[in-house]
Amino acid sequence: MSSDPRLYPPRERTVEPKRPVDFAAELNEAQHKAATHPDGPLLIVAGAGTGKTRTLVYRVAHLIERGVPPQRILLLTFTRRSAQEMLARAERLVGQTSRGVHGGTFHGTAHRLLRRFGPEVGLAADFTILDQGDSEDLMQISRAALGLGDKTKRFPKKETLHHVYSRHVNTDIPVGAILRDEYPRFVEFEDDFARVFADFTARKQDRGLLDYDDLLLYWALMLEAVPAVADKVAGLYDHILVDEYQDTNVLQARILKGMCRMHRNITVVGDDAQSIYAFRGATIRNILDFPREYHGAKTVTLEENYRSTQPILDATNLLISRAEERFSKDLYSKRTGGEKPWLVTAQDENQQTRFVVDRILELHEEDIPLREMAVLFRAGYMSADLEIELTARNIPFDKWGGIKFLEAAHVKDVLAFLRVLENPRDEVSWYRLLLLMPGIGEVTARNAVQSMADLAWSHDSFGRFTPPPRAKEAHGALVRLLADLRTRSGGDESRVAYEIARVRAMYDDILRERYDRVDPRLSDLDQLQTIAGGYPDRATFLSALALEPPSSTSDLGFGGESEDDTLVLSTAHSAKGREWDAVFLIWAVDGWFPMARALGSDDEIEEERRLMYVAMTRARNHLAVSYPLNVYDTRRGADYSMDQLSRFLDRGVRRAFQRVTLETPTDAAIDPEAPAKAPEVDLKALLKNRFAPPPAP
DNA sequence: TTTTGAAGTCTCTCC
DNA sequence: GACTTCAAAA
Repeated sequence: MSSDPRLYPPRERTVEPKRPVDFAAELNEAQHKAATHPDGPLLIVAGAGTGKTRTLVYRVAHLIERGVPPQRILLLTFTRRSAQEMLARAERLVGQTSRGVHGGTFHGTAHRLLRRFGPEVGLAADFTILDQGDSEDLMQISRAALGLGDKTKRFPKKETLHHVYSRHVNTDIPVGAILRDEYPRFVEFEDDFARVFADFTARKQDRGLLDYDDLLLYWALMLEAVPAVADKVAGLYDHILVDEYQDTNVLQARILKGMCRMHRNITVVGDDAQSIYAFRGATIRNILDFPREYHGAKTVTLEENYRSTQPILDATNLLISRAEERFSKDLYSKRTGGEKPWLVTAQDENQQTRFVVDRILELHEEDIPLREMAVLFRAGYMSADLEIELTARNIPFDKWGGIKFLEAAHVKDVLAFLRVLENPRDEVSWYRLLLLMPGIGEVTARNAVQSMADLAWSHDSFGRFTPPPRAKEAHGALVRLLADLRTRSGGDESRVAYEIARVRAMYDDILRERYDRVDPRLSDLDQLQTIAGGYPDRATFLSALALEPPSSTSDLGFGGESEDDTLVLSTAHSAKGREWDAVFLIWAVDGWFPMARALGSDDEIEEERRLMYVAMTRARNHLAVSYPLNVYDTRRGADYSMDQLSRFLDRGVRRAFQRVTLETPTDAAIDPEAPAKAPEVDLKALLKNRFAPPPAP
């Protein structure tokens, strides 16, 4: 390992030089130590709000100032959003040079490297990416091909198969052990699991398909199995920085090991108290064992919190103090003012909603912009009532996390057309596509796919398939459409948008036939077309959709003029790494947060606790946690039931809160016989909206 | 073999 | 309440 800064020639200052960064003055002592750490492994243990991002940004700046060429720095983050944000901040420090820094998610980076080096390790050049749903569908195809489809009713369904497979790949835990641990009832099928997985794997290779796990897996394999390629890939970067290290898994740790084989210049930042992705294989061990894994690693701990007021920290410190095994940190703040966070008891969901909206407007009156406020919850569907109310009261909001859009059947349908054009061996998409066609069912679809495979997926192989009479028309139309799109160029603006338009000429009728709620679905497709217009070509578009799904409803680009001042609604997971002046955490009900299905093991409960910790530590000045006492629960026979406050807010933790109990609900809410309350109408809003475009769905 | 309608199944987090 | 699976009809 070399720590000689002269390794790199002095940087050419082609860009207007910024002021030299005064690292000592702009960072506290611990941050400074981390940012200016010389070469070699570095672990930054950074509590919530301690300036983790800031430190990482300054470290990037420092490396560049030291003369490391920006393009030889790799910054791995958890979301695309945080990569962009960090690079933008780095640019403000050291100027445009920082644009050369490579930043992105593990999966995004893997994709980029595999497009470049994949062929050298035997990967198809035109590979396409399967999202989770696609992988599950392919798993189903494998299962059926092995005759495990219907013979045994008890055989696990495709989601379970995929989950086990994915866990195995990401954690290196043997399949048998996973089954014993998570699915004891399926232990007897261990051999069948292995057979399905073998077929699944072979099928993907054959068809040029990569799922999310494969992206990481092939990256690791390039580094571990093919020395010549490994040298090239690892040789691309001299410094690797990893954000949110607590949420990486064993496979990602292997990748990092391989990427650092020549220099060991690795910086990882994380907070074990915020580890919330065990469900997808992340292990807290990566961060706990980092000092052992990388001998001589320097550890820096950031403990001063700059985000939250002390009363909020008191509450969150108490909350997390109940957790086991962690790097001990005591977060403190010099922001001693501020009031205790609120713990709000609402009588029912509706009252909780009204409280949140009223309080938001109140804070807004106090000059807190909407974009400085967020409402957080455990799962996407929990904001439904709130969304209705916000829409009714004309408060603009963005919802993060619920990536329903790309998972919607009709969107996947349209994409399937594009995907078979892109990769004619994409069995999953062919299958989906064929089943859409009138007169073609499972058997015909399987035959068609088989016959195409027999003809080595040549372009005319679908045309040469002889369909049964009733499917003749649909077959012919599809053959013509695909052939046409393959050969002819057309469309003025975007090629992809044009292709979607052509596909829709055929598909929209099918949609009307097969689905209800046609209008919103059609407008989804309009949006898809708009998004497509922004991409240069089909391959880029499809990969981007899989790797960087639009993360909020506003990213979908409807309407045009997006509101500047917009409230954020977000799942606790998607809120990670962000902060707001005021944060509302709703549905702090046991069984909702923690979710009932996460109560299976202590580990899962602990993860839920950390998740709540993440949610509450997003707040700078105002924090309100609310829960409704009575929940209208359809599962328990359409009746109101009394609910309990989340177990994480025990007696001790509650002492850090001030209690707010809302008055009893209106009679209408209790008595079904009572006449419905007249809807509250916001005349001003109505007038304002009179000529405005219709609100987003 | 495909289609259709009805019963049945779960509900999450995300690249 | 939305989507899948199952059984019966075309």
